[in-house]
Amino acid sequence: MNIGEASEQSGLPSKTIRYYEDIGLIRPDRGGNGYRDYAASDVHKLRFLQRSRGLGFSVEECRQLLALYEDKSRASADVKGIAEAKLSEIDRKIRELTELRRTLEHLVHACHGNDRPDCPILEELSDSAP
Amino acid sequence: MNIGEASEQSGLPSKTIRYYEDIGLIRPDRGGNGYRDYAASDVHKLRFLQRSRGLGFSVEECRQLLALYEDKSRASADVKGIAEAKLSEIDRKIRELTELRRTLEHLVHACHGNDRPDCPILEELSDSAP
DNA sequence: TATGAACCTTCCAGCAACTGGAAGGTCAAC
DNA sequence: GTTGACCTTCCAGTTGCTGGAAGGTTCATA
Repeated sequence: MNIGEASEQSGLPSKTIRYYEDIGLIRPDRGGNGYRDYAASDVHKLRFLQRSRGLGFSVEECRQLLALYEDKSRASADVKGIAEAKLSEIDRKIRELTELRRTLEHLVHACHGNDRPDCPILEELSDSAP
Repeated sequence: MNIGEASEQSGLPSKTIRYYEDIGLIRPDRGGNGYRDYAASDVHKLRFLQRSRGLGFSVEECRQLLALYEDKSRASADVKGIAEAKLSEIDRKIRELTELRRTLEHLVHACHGNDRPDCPILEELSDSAP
C-alpha cells in the first residue's frame, strides 16, 4: 500500500513516516514507480511507533522497544526496565509541573488583574532576592 | 560587568545570555575591547528571564512579560492573562502525564519482568485494535 | 618582558522530532 | 488530454539552547 493509506491506518502523518524511514526505524519496499510500498507488518510497526511515542517514549527508546519486539528471544525484564525508567521520568515531570503550578497559581491569585499597573506577578519575577 | 559575572549573578550560562541577545531580549553596552558590558538593570532583566523561563513560560511569552515589565502604564490584567493561560496549559500537561502514567503503570504491573520472552507491554503496544 | 591561564569574541553546527514548502513525477478519472 | 490527487526528493525552519573551533584580551606570575 502507498504511504497515504499507511498514514491513515497507523495514525501517523506521511511526513512523519518518511522521517521514521530516514532515521532507520522502518524500511518499506519500493514499487517500480519509486513509490513506497508498505506491507501489513510495516503498518503494524508504524502503529507500534505511534503508540509508544504517544506513551512518551523517545524515538531512541522506541527503537529499542521495536528491536525487542522483533527479538523473539528477548527477556520481558528488558522491556519492563525501559518502561519503569520511563515511569519514574513521568513521575518526576509531574512533580515538577505540580510545583510550578503551585507557584504560578499563588502569583495569579495575588494579582488583582485590573487596569492598574501594579502587578505582584511581575514584582515576583523581577525580585532581586536570589 | 563582563558576561561571566552577569552569568553568575543571573544564574544563566553565558551561552544562553548571548543567545538572548541574538534574539533581541537584551542589549548590553559594549566596551572599547568589544566585550559586552552589563549594567545592573541588564542583570535584573536576565534574572527576570531566568525566573520566568523556570516557571515554564516560553521565550516569546517572556518577551511579552518583559515588555509589560518595562511598560509602566501596563494593566496588571494583561500579565494575569498570560499567567492564567500558562496555568491551564500546565494543568493540561499534568492531566496528560497522569493519564500516561496510569497506562504505563498498568503495563508495567502486568509484565512479569523475567527472562521469558512473553511481554504484555510489547503485546499492548503492537495490538492491532485501533 | 614573556608566557600562560582565564577570560572574551564570532561563527558554524547540532540536538529532538518533526513540519512546511518547492519542484517535479505518476496515476486514475472524465 | 487535462485536471487533481497522489507520490517523490530536498532544503529550510521550528524551540531553546549547547558545543566547539579559531582567534583576541587581560592579568598575574616567572
